[in-house]
Amino acid sequence: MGRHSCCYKQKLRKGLWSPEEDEKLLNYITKHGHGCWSSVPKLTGLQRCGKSCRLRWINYLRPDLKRGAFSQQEENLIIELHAVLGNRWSQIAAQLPGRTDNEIKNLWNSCLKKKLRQRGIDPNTHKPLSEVENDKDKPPTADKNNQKGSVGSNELSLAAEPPKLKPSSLSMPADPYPLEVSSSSRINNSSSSSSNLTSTTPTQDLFLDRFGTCHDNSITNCRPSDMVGYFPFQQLNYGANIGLSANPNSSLCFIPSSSSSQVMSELTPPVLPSVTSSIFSTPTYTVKPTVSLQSNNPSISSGHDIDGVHNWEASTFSNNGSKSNGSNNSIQLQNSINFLDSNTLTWGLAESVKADHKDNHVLQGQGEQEEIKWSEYLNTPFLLGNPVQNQASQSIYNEVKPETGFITDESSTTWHHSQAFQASDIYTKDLQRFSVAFGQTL
DNA sequence: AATACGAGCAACCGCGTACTC
DNA sequence: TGAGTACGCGGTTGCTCGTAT
Repeated sequence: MGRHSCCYKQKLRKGLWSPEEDEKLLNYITKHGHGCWSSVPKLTGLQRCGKSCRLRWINYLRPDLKRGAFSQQEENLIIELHAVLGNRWSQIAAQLPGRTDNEIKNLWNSCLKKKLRQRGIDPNTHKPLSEVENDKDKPPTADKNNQKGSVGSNELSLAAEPPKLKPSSLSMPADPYPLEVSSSSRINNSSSSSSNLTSTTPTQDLFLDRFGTCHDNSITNCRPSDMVGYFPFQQLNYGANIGLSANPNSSLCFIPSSSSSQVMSELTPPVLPSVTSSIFSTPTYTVKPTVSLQSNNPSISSGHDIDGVHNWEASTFSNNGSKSNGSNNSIQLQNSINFLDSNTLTWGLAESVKADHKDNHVLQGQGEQEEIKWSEYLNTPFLLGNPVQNQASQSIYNEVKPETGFITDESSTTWHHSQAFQASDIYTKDLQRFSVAFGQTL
């Protein structure tokens, strides 16, 4: 394990960046992209280490950054995501386009923790403080591996915390499911995508692996936040929306990772920390992926409306900037249900991608798009699916993000009902508990 | 007006891991 | 295969600014 070589270099400036430095860095990256960060200081003439340049760009200079205070919706989302992801700030940030992990981390440490405590909620476990106090009295049974040094308390309990998103490290037996989950070919294979995904014992990881997709090699300068879709966890709503009218729409997410195809996606309502494990332990589902994501940036272009809701399509770019076209270069956002907020979807498109791919607006050929069919999924008892499910979901979603376009057309995901009921039962209990705890919005 | 204190934020540090040779 | 390198992440530090005393 090496240390960033630039850390050892002398005569490097530290501390706050001057406007001149900012300008140099901004100009350079705008023109050339950052390329290798370690060479950026030399090329720009900055007396900074590459690491510092990178940080400055990511946290401050990136043009897609959203400025200003966090909205209530954003705060709620952060809390919800934290309940599921723990202190994985980058993954949380990936769900909030325009926000950086650092920003979110700061917000959490300075504000949100406090707010939660004021409401009697333990910010570490997201359980009522009284419950946490009780737990403290019990002998410790928590997985120590889940605790990361002194800050482990910030991590969720084992049950709450999804395992590290490393397919290779799954404790699962060999994947019995037809869908290829290797990082390089998980989704990009059109043939595999055309077949149903069937799972009998998916872990959360497997859910994540199956439904989210951002491939490491597809975009070179791609931060997680560069290619990500929204992931509204209405089910874990700390506000007034708690209820079993779980929004099936909200359960799928995709959190592409920067380097290892870590993919986050959720296929279900049960994202409540304390129930995720149990719920993910058994359900069977079938998915026919068919989702398109579109936006107004080079890789995610705005698409047509369906039923009055904006449709989105995702594009994929290869390393050299060319648009991925089909089977070999993977599809970034396919297989991801889309609940992208059309207004806030200012993907942190990698600068070079932005610069280099003005011509690339739509991804692969239409025929190669994978599709997720969700209607069956929406109609499962687990999700309280029914003909008005879409309506309900939409309304729930609108409460949170009125401007959001969300579609779940042509779905065909199925859960095995008994398992879904089982999960639903657990889910209901936890929702009751959470409803008490979070009776009002923060 | 001066000082103390706390909150918020930007940046740094150290570690883990992917990548390259 | 192992060492070196680069990147990304999360925790921590320290500075700035606003407010209270």
